[in-house]
Amino acid sequence: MALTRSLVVDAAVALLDEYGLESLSMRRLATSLDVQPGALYWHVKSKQDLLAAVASRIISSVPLEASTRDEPLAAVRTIALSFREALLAHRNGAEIVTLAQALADTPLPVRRAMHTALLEVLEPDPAAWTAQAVTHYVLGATSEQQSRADFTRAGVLPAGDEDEADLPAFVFGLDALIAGASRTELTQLDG
Amino acid sequence: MALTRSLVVDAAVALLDEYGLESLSMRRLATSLDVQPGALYWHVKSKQDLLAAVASRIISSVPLEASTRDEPLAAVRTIALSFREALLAHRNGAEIVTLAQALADTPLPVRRAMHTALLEVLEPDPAAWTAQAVTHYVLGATSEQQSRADFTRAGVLPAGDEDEADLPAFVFGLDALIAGASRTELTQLDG
DNA sequence: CAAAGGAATTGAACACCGTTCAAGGATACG
DNA sequence: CGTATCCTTGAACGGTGTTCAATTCCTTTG
Repeated sequence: MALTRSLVVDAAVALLDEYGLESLSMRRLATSLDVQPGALYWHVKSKQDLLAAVASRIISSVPLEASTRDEPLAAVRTIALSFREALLAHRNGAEIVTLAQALADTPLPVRRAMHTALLEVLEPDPAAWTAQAVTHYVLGATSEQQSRADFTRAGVLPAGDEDEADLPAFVFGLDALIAGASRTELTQLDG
Repeated sequence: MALTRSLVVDAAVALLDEYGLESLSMRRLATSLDVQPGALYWHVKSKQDLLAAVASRIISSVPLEASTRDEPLAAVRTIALSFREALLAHRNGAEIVTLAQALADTPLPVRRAMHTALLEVLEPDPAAWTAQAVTHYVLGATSEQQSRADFTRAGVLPAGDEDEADLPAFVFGLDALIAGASRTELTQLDG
């Protein structure tokens, strides 16, 4: 079967979900595709390139346009929740996206979408800062949840509650951030 | 001169500041100490252990008790700002502390201090969640700033403004988070 | 002072890793 | 058939973290 960049990414995601990021090496990936390691480099420039493609795949399921008709703050909230969901759908998802984002020269689509929405209710600087803050918050909170999940898998931590036990804490921080960033508007709504 | 765990950490921090985290290998560290790689393992259990010690050293300068007499929300703000300052004082500081925190089974002292302060003005759950959210926010925002600094150093990004150009954005997000969390009646966004 | 014994270090190896590249095979086109 | 392009192999290069028997160093004793 003809090897393809898309197939390489597929196999990488599969390996990731089964064995985790720390076991995702180019050699193991090659083995899982019944191919020599060098062959991968025809379809992928480097391991960083591969991880960027994996990250892009992971967040590709976040709907960015659907919330356009919503009220901007609600749209940001919806995007952030979908973002988290997409990260949780794959082992070490948050870590990979954080890594890829750090090495990329362009902001995440998720962040740009939130930025755009926020420009309708905030001045340019606060809009940009809020989008940035929410992005950091989602990645940080989800990273910790997943690294704790890794520990649990390894038996270092006792098997805890189900997957969505962290949702209340996440929603609390998210709403605090959004409400705080737009406190002028919300105060108007209150009074 | 007798090698010591503390000396090993000293040398690691020095190597880190000069060449960055990705160049910090056990072999280079050994070379910088005029010692064979194996010798390090007498003083350090593993590289993870070493990085945890480095992380602990990096955040050791954050004053946690000084703000105890302040108003709790102001204390959290002060701690977060000092936390960021400590991370910025060393190259890849935020990345290292993030890594160490993810692998540790105990929360960061910084987070515990904020939690304690918040218990005076918030219910237990919101207090814990806010401390967690602020910690994630500081680490995420500072990580991005430092990874951008790494790019600039490498010439990938144009040499930008000075070190504190990111302070306004950081303070905005921090204050938004604290203000939003401390006004729980404002946090019910959806409706 | 000498011997003993624990503390610390060496030197070599093991099993990996990402990446490169000449050489060869496969495949499609003229 | 020949040729040119795409793709893969096989092998190597220079690294990495880590382990461990053997050896040295240093201190505490007899």
